Amino acid sequence: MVTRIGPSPTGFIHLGNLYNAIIGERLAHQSAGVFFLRIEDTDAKREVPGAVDTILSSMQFFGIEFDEGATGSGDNGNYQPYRQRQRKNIYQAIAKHLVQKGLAYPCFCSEESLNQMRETQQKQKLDFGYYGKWATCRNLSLEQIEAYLTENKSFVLRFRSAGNAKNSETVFDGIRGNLSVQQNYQDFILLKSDGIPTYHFAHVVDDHLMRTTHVVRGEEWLASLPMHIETFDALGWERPVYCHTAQLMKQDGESRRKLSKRQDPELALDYYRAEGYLPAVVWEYLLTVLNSNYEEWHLANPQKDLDSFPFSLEKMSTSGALFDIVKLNDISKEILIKMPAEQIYDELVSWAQTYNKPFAAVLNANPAYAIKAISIGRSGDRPRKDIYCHRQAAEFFSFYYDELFQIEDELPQNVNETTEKEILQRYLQDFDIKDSQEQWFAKIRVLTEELGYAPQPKLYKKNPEAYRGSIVDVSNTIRRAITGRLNSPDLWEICQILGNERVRKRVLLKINK
RNA sequence: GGCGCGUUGGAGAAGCGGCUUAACUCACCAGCCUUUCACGCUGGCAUUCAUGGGUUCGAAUCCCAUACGCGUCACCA
Repeated sequence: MVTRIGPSPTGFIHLGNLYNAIIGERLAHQSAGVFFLRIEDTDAKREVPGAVDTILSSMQFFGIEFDEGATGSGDNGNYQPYRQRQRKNIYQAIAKHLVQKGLAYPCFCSEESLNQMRETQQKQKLDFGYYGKWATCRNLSLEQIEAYLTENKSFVLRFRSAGNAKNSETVFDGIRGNLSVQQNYQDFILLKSDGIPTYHFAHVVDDHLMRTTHVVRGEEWLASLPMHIETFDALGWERPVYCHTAQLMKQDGESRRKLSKRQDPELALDYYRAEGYLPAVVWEYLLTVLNSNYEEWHLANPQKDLDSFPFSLEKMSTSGALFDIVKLNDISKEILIKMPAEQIYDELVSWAQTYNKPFAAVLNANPAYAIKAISIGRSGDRPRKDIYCHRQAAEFFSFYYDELFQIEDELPQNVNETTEKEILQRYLQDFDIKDSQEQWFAKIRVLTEELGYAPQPKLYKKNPEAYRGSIVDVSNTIRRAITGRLNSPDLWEICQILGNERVRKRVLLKINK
């Protein structure tokens, strides 16, 4: 199979781009085919400088590898160039051929007259567009055309459609199966007045010339499919297999809608880089959405690489999936927990260097300390799955550093500020950094009972009247004083890492507050 | 408004006419484990597949209609 992606260099590259890229990449490379990158820059107005680099670096970041196409240093492959504006002559040559065959004609209609036409059509509840009697330039005589041309009037080149709205045909879609498609009857634009093709024409020409076998694109293109197939047929070219993917959606109150650039930061691929998600996480999440049997396969083959999963078009859903960041986070936790602490440290540092400088500084100041801190609770059969992205990890590990430490959570249920002081005073009094974990905890248990708290949560649950609270409240009060939170890895280990002085300082701080 | 696509639990979904008392994963809830929070384990979570008809001995699965959602109708892609 030969597949491709054709992003526009608008500076914004999103999840949908990656989504389709993964499909194309899998399809091509699973079949020992070719996957290439074409830059669809036919709309110069929307082009943003440096956007091609953004596309390249995003795709590279997510491990999408192209066999041919645009690269940072020119184009690479058999069907160059891969940037549409540079292919102007090719489109024009094909267009000329269509004109000669009577399948295309120049149209001199002005923007105003087209707008007027649309208004009338709307009023009369007719189909919009340039067709039938509305296609006023369709039957211009050669003399008229010549006259306009000598006047230097600007024009576009339109396709002369032979289709009829009443006819429809069945087209096979790689994802959706047989589709019933209404025939195209619109004389749509092939070449814009600047001589650059529209998407519709560029797609047909390029994908034919570049030997694309499978066109993977979003379902928003379904509506223009009739134009594309009519163009392929008119040119006598073989149609590719179209694969129209479903859109990623987002729950918005009662209804769901397409992910939107303005409202949903998670649409942008940059978001995942900035948040510090590993590329493999996004890949894997997208794969679960694309082929939901991936999860089962992964469970059955935990040691196998993503690439050996047999991806299939037939397994793809035709309805738009809701984007689920919670699920993505879960996948991320699973991946991160399998990673050695040293590697997490490296990833964290390289992320923090651009996205969280203060954290990078603190990390770099003492790598051994950071790795020890990261390591707590990660070993053994039942490791903690605390972190899912670098941004969150930076927050999670912040209490190990005095310059970042702060109290975040409220006091536990059965503790007020007075009892907090009581607990902490007793804790500090008994605290000895040299205590073993057992000794350390035995002291907490004694303290708990002396202050009228239940030494076991069960006891308190059974008889809440008899106690002020349970050991849960006591240990969480201590935990909060030292880590700022009610949820942390093992407290004793944390104390060992922080050291006697800092533990005492933090506890004292709460006592004297 | 025309045309097209879609509709299985809170989410992703499996299912493709009898093996389904609708799989699996996430979420949620409960219990257990645990000094705590987590992690882990066990169990619960759709008598029902948008609704209404029909075909059939038998339907989530096939057909028709309705409803709802989404997309599209640019010299944007």
